[in-house]
Amino acid sequence: MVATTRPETLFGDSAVAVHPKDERFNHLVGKFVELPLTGRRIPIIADDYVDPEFGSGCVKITPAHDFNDYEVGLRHDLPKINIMTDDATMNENTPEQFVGMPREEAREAAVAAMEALGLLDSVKDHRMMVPRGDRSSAVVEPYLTDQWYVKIEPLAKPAIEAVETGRIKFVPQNWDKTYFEWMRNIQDWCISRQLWWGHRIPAWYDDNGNVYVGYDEADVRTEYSLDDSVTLTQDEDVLDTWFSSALWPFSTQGWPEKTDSLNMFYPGAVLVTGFDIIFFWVARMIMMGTKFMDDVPFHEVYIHGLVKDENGDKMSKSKGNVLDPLDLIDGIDLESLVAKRTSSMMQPHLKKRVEKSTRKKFPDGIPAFGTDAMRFTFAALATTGRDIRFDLARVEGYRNFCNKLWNAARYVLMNCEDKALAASSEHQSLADRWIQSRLANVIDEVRSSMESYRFDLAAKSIYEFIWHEYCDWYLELTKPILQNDGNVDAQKATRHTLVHVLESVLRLSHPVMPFITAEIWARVNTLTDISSDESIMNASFPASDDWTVDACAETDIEWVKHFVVGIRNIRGEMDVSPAKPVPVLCQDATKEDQDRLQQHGDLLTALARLESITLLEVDPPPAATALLGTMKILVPMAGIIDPKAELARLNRQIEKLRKDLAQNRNKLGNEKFVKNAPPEVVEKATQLVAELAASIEQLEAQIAIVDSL
RNA sequence: AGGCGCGUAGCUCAGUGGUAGAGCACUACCUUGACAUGGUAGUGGUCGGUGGUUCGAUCCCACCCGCGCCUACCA
Repeated sequence: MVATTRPETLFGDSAVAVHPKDERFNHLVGKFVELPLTGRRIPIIADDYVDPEFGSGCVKITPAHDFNDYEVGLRHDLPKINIMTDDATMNENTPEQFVGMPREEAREAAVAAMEALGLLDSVKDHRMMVPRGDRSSAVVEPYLTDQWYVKIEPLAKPAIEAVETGRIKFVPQNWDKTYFEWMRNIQDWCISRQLWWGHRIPAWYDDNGNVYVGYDEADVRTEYSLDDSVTLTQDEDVLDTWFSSALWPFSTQGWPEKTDSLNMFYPGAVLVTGFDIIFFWVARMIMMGTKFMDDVPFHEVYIHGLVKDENGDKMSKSKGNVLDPLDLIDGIDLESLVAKRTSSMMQPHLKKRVEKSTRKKFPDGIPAFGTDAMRFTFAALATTGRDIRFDLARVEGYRNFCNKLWNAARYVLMNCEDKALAASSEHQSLADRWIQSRLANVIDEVRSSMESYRFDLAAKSIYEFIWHEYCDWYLELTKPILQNDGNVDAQKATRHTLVHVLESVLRLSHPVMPFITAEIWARVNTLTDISSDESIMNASFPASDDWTVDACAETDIEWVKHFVVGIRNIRGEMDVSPAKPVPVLCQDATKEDQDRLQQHGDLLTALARLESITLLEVDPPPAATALLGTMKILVPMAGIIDPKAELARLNRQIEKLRKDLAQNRNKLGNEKFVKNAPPEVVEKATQLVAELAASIEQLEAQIAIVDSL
């Protein structure tokens, strides 16, 4: 007894197989059974392929119509009996009454015929996956045909070695596993495709079925001395698209001629592609390259993620969830978007659903974000992950960033065009030295991120520097210098720094945001003394060596920032109007604090909007407090601050500090930690405990004062 | 079935063996002379679960749960 999901294939059966160790049946191996309805005798064979636990433990073998059975057939030298025509109807190898039946009909008829003979045991439901054609959804039947194959092993071996030896590197490196997995289990490559377009396979047949391969028919006739009396027909099939594509790295450069451009552009440096293409194209380019050019086609393969929609689904026309980059750049109204998404669908019945989800997701269509914002978004999203979930909110955020850069440039131009700039770095302010130091840092970051293909990190560094250092702090720090009738030398130096840092950061950002940087650079560049190029495209990428790292300036500015943030914090939380200048008292200032107060008082006054700064030598009045190291920054309450609110704020802060303190004390209390941890880590914890304890003490003292009111 | 990968703030994602980060969203206040596509401040997380290694794990290891992709197959 055998089981089958395709009864009609029994006409093509050429054996019944059992497992070699199956004691129920192994005495029958080598004997024959009669195949019903056909009168043929077929052998009982033993093969490991059979799962003795499944069904009856006996499997009918149909080599011409099943992939596994085909393999079994090869092992046992069984005949391959084709029972179907090209149209999947039964052919003359089936009993007369079945010939010409479509396979579905033949299936029912075969079952009925078996039943009539009393040979049907039972019919059971069985769930299984059935392969279907992509476009027609028709069930695909395995069917023997003659097709062309490429013997792959001799090609695969050197291609595997190219990656093993590091002549080709994947980035991220992990993808080499995917490559190896596929290449080491590779099977001969069927290159025949039954399509009406493509490169026809260059094989010709004569009337006797002899095959001739050549460049074209004339070549074949010459090569094989066939005169016009021999009719030649070219193979109907075309080459697999990846076969032609695999030749791309050199065929595009004039190969097989040894052209200059082939010499120059082969091998290439890097191939950029998606991981879904590793098998299709990357592997095949490597195989073809090592075969025909005797060298790898490229040295690095940068694999990026695939853009998915907001639900994490792959974008596809048939699903109607595609976003056209042009629509992000130029914007599109809802009706046009709906029309666009539903027009070229392969499955029209999904139209309504696509329309509905589009109207829901984009009720106002898509606003115009511009090319730079879109490019910046893709750079920022190019992480090492394999999915890129596209999120319009990100594009909007980076559109705003473009706007920020534009406005910063306006400020610089407004302050520097038609005004005197210093020619050198003399008279530079603390802020000037600081921003240049930070610029050196961001240039290093961006360069190393780019070199390792971490475009997300590069974008992040650029964003962080431009917005949160250059705009938030540096531009603000230049205002007190530029806007007061101050030192003319200092103003000239500041303008010099404003312009040159901007010019440099434009070049740094240009690969990601080409248009806005080019536009601004065209004007900013005329103010510099560095470059005379007409286009930013020809300017060199910034080098950090061109800028001075100034650790002192960095710590001084950190101090200034903490001071200012401390005051803003009090303002924000105590509801003090930003417009109201506040007096500030400084208690327990160290010598260094005092020096800095002296030197940078103007900056503090401007940025924190202070009425006055007073060094306190007597007991402080009730005040709101911020800590800067050991120094207390006090804003007297008198009329502007609510004691209750300040108490709540102090308690919140102190609670946080206490938690940290407990954690670190705990650590230091652990002998093993002190013994095993690196000394610098222990040292850091010790220092932290001291600082936290001191801060808590100071805040407690403040609480006591405020509480006593 | 095999291979690869993912799970971190409401959302989209960085990140590190040593006190958890960004953008967006959210809350409060602010049209101050580059910018309201903005500014200032703030809220928000037992880093999927359980064990193990370690002085210490979000990170390393094992197992589990959930999700995804690729390849092969399913008498």
